[in-house]
Amino acid sequence: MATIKDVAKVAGVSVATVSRVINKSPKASDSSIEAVTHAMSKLGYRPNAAARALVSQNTNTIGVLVSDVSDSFFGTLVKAVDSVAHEHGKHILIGNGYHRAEEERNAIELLINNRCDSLVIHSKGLSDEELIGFAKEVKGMVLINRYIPELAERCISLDNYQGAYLATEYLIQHGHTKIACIASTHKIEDASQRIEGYLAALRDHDISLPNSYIEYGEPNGDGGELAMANLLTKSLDATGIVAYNDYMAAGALSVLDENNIKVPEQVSIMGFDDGLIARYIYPRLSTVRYPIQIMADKAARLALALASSEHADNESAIFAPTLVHRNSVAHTNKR
Amino acid sequence: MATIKDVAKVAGVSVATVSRVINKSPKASDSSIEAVTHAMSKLGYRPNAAARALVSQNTNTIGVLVSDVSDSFFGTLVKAVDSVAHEHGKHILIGNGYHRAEEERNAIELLINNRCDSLVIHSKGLSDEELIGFAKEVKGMVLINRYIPELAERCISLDNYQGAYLATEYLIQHGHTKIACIASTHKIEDASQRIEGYLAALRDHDISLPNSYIEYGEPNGDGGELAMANLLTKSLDATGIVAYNDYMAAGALSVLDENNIKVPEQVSIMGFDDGLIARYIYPRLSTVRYPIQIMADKAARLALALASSEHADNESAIFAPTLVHRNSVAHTNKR
DNA sequence: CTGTTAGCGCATTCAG
DNA sequence: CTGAATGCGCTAACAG
Repeated sequence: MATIKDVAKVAGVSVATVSRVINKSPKASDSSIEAVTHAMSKLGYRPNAAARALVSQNTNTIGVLVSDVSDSFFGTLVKAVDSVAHEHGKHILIGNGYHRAEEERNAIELLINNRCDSLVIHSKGLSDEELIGFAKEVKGMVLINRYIPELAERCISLDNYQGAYLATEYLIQHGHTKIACIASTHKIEDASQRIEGYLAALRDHDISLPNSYIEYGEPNGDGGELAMANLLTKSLDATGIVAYNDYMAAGALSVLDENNIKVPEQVSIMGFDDGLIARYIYPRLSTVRYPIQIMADKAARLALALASSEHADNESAIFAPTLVHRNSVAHTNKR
Repeated sequence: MATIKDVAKVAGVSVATVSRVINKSPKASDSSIEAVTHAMSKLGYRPNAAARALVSQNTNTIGVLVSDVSDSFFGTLVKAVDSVAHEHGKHILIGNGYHRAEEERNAIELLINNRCDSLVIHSKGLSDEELIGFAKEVKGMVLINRYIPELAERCISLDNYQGAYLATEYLIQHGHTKIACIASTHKIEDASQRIEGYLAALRDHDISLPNSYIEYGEPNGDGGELAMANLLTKSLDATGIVAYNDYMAAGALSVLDENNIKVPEQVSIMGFDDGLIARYIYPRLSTVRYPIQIMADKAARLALALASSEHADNESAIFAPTLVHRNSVAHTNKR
């Protein structure tokens, strides 16, 4: 592969001049610009990104860590960061953590080794301490979808508690009192916070329900099916269900369907995330909107600002979820 | 940020020794290993990836170009490539083309500038010529979801014609004769090939239909809605529909629902791709499976083999789509 | 087993 | 406006 030297030779100038025209330096004569341009295309010259990064101490790269790019939630996140990067003439480097601490650590280290200017990190596997360590190392690192008090101004998170509270209250407002909760078995704050929100809404409306109204499963379709089946087995007579996320709601829906239980006529159900599938499920799923795109955009800008040591005052770090009304919730006639 | 020199100084050894322990060279004494390891962690040393790449002329990176990571189809593709990369101790660099030629070109150039060993390219915007040019430049480049005769052994593609043929024939086998086609307006081979497949199946079964049975739209939910509405307007009395992809099918479904037309009782519909939403749509969508994961896996391995100049005989470059039976197709009672 | 040294490809002084 | 020279951080001979 041709190097800058080859180009210089062919163009009959020095490497310095070639470098100048590559970087559009104003001090380059038209004649040399032409000679160099011609030589470059003749040789099929490609500036070596590694060499440039090495000498300029700057990669123009934003690093992003997600759990799994193939999940559309993260796809949306990545795209939002990419947009911001693009806007700033930068590009992104993506790391996948696959929900495993070890992988997350490796991915973050990869991003750091590649000298990303800024980092947008979605980590659920690493401890607060470890993350704080990384944050100390990289000024431009921000956490998304996680809140660590010590890193408060570098966290962009969602009020999960509030989201579950809203969903539950929405059901209550539709006359439901026997409201089950399909929760996630994952040991992350989101899971517990959403349960807290559910319980708080119940409490605030003087509804008291036994623990058996909470059923756990993996946060995906299968987990939702299993949880719903278990709920049915207990014959709790629940008329409303608050699911951990849309996938679990979808799973629950299919079990309900198999059992000839009509939604929303007999049972109402709320999802969480307002992901892609929410609008395709039948009935169209009423859910809680997780504004991941806006959050990712904000995170990327914050990371950039932090990296360039601007004073980035991050005010609204904790985003508020909102209700999305569709067709899976109706007034109950039972009492 | 600490460099290898700093580590050497602190550990009281030479940079060569530090390099040896970093790269786990066998010729390094236990004592120096310990000293260096200690110094590294004390300084929080991070090997500079750019410097390594520069000197070793190797980035251990597979470049991937997709249209849009946030689309789960591409998410699946990327994940498959990432798995292969991981398996080989490599990682991936992702470029987004967003369906625009200019962006695709920039992204590929970025990947080349970053000296990716291998490239898995999904391009619909660039001309054959341009792609051939890039291929000449990069030995380890393979195209996915596209077939260019001159690059035959470096293309991993799907037989779109066959897919549409199967879908159409499937409907015919269910007694349908008035079969409409919801096609894509995008000017890519997939679009025309699928129409060809549809027409061929009709022809082979002695069914002749006017052109008005083909309606075009953007290949997404909205496009599907529009196309379906147009089809209805023409009162063609079609009992079967072959859609360009699952999203268009979903859009069509919602229009059908709005018009109180039951699927599959009154109208049967086939999707294409078997993407995430296919199993969530109501009724669950019968569709054509696009084995993108397997194809991407194959593409990544081929790219790797090509890059290391192994003789990679790529036999089954053109993959065959298969039918996925779900609930959106039924026998027709109309004749 | 270890240290010295020469580049990898490029941007950037500093003289001219 | 241009060229020669220096070094970014690291690996890989090479000589000890």
